[in-house]
Amino acid sequence: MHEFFLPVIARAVEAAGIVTENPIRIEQPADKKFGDFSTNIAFLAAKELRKNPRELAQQIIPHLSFPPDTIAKIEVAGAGFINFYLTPLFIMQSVEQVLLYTDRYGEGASGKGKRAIVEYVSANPTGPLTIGRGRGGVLGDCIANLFATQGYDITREYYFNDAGRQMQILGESVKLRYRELCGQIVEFPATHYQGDYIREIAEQVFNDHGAALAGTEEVDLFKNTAESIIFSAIRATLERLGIRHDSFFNEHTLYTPDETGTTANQRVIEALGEKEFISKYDGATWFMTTKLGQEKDKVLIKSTGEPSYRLPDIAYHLTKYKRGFDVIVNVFGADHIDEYPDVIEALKILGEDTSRIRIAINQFVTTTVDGQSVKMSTRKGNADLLDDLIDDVGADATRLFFIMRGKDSHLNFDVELAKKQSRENPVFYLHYAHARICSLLRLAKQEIGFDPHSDPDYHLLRLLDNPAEIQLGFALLDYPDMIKTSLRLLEPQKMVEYLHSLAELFHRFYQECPILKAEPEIARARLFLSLATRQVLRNGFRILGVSAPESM
RNA sequence: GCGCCCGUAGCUCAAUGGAUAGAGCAUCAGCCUUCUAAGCUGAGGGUUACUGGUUCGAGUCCAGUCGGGCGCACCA
Repeated sequence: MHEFFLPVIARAVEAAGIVTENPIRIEQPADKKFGDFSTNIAFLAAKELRKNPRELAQQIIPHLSFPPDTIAKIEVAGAGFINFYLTPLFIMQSVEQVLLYTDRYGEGASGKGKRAIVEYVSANPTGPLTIGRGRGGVLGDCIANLFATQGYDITREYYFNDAGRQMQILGESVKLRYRELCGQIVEFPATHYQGDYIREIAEQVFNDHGAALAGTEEVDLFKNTAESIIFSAIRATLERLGIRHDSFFNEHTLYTPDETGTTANQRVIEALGEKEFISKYDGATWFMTTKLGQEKDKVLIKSTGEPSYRLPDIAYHLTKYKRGFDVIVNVFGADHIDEYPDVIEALKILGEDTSRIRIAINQFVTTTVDGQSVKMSTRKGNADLLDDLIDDVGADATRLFFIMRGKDSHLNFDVELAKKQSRENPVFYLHYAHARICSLLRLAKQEIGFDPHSDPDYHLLRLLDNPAEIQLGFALLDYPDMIKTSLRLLEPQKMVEYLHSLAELFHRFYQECPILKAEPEIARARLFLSLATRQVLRNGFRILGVSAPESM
């Protein structure tokens, strides 16, 4: 709809002789009495030109030229808003688009020919996924889905490191538990991984090798076994939520020399060195962030000779440019908040276009059980596992609860609520609307032989003019703009809210307008409206990754 | 101490700088001889943490204060 209004308004502003730098924006007034759409361009131009906004609005209006039968009324309201009222005919006529485009309704072409990479989850294989990771995983997955709707060629990437110190400690942890199984008495340090899964992996090694490795100092076998078991567990958990990555990027490749004998990490040091942002002191190699106004330089290569995490991070992001991505999205939790500014700075220095990078940071998750807040903790054995949560509330509720709050809000995951098979649970409210429509359409086929495909006389929609019908139809037209808004803000929550309000409008329509009992043409028209609603619900559910049950 | 996020109805949360700050849950009052009542209609409930500032207009932007969360390693 924005695309419908913007050019007309732009032409009218120009025709009225108003020259303004301000972008024209369309908004939907909260209150329908101010119209279906409205623009504040007169305010913006008035400020710039030092004129009266109401007068400017009056000058613009005569030049607004819309196709016939689309706009019922245009008026100046308040101090200078221009409000537009659509005709019911235009709204219901537009709903036909939903039925024509079906699964592709809402898609756009702004990403056509562009490649986007969304990096999310990216947990190192040191343990099972926690609930906190789940939020980022679902957020990233939905964001990737949103990009895909606009025609982007999308790559979902998982970045991991199986060579660092944490992995070494993981191997050690398994080795110690293995030795316990061999009957040795071992001291298990607090710095090691405490979780029960370590014991399970040790048992696996013990089953395979017996006590033959009891004396070895080697940790690789323990580490590799652990990595393989943990990674497949992580992937299985993600799979349960419908999260599948296209690409797993191993940080280790950045440490591997290419044909010229240099590593990606080394090339970063060289390139930053050429820009005079590298300094060596205290036995380490530093990124001179003090030259950028920061308090301290940042270590890129430790005095041990190992790179710190920042160096491969920079090298990794350079690969995203080298691989030709037009849009680079990183999704991570609030604990990584300090990580990206240095990477961005380095990329800037190296001449990359950092405006291509979008960062989505999600705040932490607490779970509430019996009204008691339980704080998540990591690296201890007591971290809440994502798998347990999915067991408890199911994949749909897990996904929806993770994204039904803004990503900047601390999420309070009410486990009891998510489990409830009742009205308080928003998952059920959405599902119910869909199932109700399915049930209605089944009955329509049975009772009056309704088959939308054999006789697609969608134009019957134009017979509808009840306020409940018009409001529902209007909401359906809003869907494409809603996708764009969610994408622009990297915020799937907008979509959840939209679908909730759509479900609400449908229920009201269903309550107020008899469908099968109406006269035949009206009945068909209302069934088409229901069909269109189901289509938009489905399309939205697909973006959010929740199921669309046919019955409940 | 420094950086980022948050503070809105009893609870959980919305509100691209716009018009009378909205939903859900909870509470109260109605609606099933009629297509799924897992639904709908209505009511009550607010000094948007606080103090200033910016402007036609501030929950939103800026400064400061208070409160909560997360970071601030030659860990990732």
